[in-house]
Amino acid sequence: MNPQNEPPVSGTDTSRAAGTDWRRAKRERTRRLLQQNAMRLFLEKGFDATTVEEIAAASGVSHMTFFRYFPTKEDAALEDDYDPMIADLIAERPAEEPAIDKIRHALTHGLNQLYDSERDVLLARMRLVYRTPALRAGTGQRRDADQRLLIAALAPTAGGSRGELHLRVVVAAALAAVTEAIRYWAESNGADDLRHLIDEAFDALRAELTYDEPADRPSD
Amino acid sequence: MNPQNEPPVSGTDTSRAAGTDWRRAKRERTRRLLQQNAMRLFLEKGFDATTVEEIAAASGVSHMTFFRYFPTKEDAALEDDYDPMIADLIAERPAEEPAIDKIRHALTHGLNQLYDSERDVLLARMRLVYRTPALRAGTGQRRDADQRLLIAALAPTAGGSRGELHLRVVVAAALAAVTEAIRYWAESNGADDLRHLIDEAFDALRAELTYDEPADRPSD
DNA sequence: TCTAACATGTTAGTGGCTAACTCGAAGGGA
DNA sequence: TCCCTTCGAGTTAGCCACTAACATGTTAGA
Repeated sequence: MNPQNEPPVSGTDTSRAAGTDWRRAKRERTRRLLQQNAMRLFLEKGFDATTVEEIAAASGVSHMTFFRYFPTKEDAALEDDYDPMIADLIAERPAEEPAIDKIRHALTHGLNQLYDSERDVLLARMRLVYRTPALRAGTGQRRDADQRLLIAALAPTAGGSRGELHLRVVVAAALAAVTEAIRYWAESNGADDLRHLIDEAFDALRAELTYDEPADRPSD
Repeated sequence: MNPQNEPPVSGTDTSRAAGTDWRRAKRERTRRLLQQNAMRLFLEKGFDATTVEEIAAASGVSHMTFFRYFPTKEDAALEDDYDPMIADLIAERPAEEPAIDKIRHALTHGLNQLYDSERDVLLARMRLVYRTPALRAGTGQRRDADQRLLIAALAPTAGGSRGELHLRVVVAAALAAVTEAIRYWAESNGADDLRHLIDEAFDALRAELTYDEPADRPSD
């Protein structure tokens, strides 16, 4: 019936996993299929106008199967797999580097590796997110998860001396800078290079806080 | 039937609004009633376990009326009226003060005026928010609104010289600091003074970014 | 071949939220 | 005083995200 469901009759072709976990391979295939169809429909008709039933039907499964792969409809538009990469990149930074620079350089580094291949799809997704209120709300939850991830990655080297609140604030501010850069990028339809905007965002933060106040800011 | 629906028969008692807008007074009364019942039920039974029907019934109206006052169930738990006050306080700061200090001092100032009277209700609300995923998501939208408000309040004095992105980043970072302070406060069940935590959060941000150490920015 | 594990489907809900329509009361002018 | 507009609120019906309970077929391993 469904041509992809056959067990590994010949076994040796593209399956990088032997024996027991061709199931996992199929799961991943189904997951990708659902996500691709979801994104395609979201971009075609808008997020709200697309029902889970449609996504499931386009993927040849029932809507229950969709929810077994994605806890909410939002997740099908928001999930990505960058997180472990970022954690690794943070661990590679020199231990004595300030936390905010660790984050900055790790992100810049990771983005450099992805930019050529994923710029367009990332831009399309972000434009969708920023034009869809329901997805904007979802990004909040993801930011919480990212924050926890970064805190966990930074805690071993930066944790002791400064307090918990300190670390949380720094991570949250760094994420805020990145988020604003991405949003700016999406709103200007990718006109600038995202990496440059992220640099600008972090520079802005530093400039604002190292500005030693007195004087007068000459108004334009 | 409903004792509050009578027209102003005697007119002169508590109604501070004359003539045509006793309707507005009634609207506000209904709104407050709904919000109070909502908060009470949320705290008693949890946000998810409380249905809009229950809130409406407890307030003596139909669920449609609830949605005429609050666009979503989340809004009944999240709405407050601090925003205009913050905008005013920002406008009162000296024009040459850096944006982030404007925000910091305006917030500290405003909080000082509310702290004695509203600390407990604010704490209860925040504890509810941080234990309810659906409400956490809602805070993202509110933060967007707050960010826009602050940008609008700051743009006249800080707008021209630096870029739009700069201002957005600074405001987002400041809101991140405040948010982390509030969350920390709620998680520790109000053990510390919130105003002190907010000061600590802003200090952490400044300390992290004024930490000089040029060193090497490793390229690759 | 028997059985446990597992992916998927079916069905029947709950509940947030919306739309179309109606009702009734307030208010203003004739 | 009567009419007529306005507006808050109710009723009803429905859509859709999401869940729970149960059934079914298929693979994995003994």
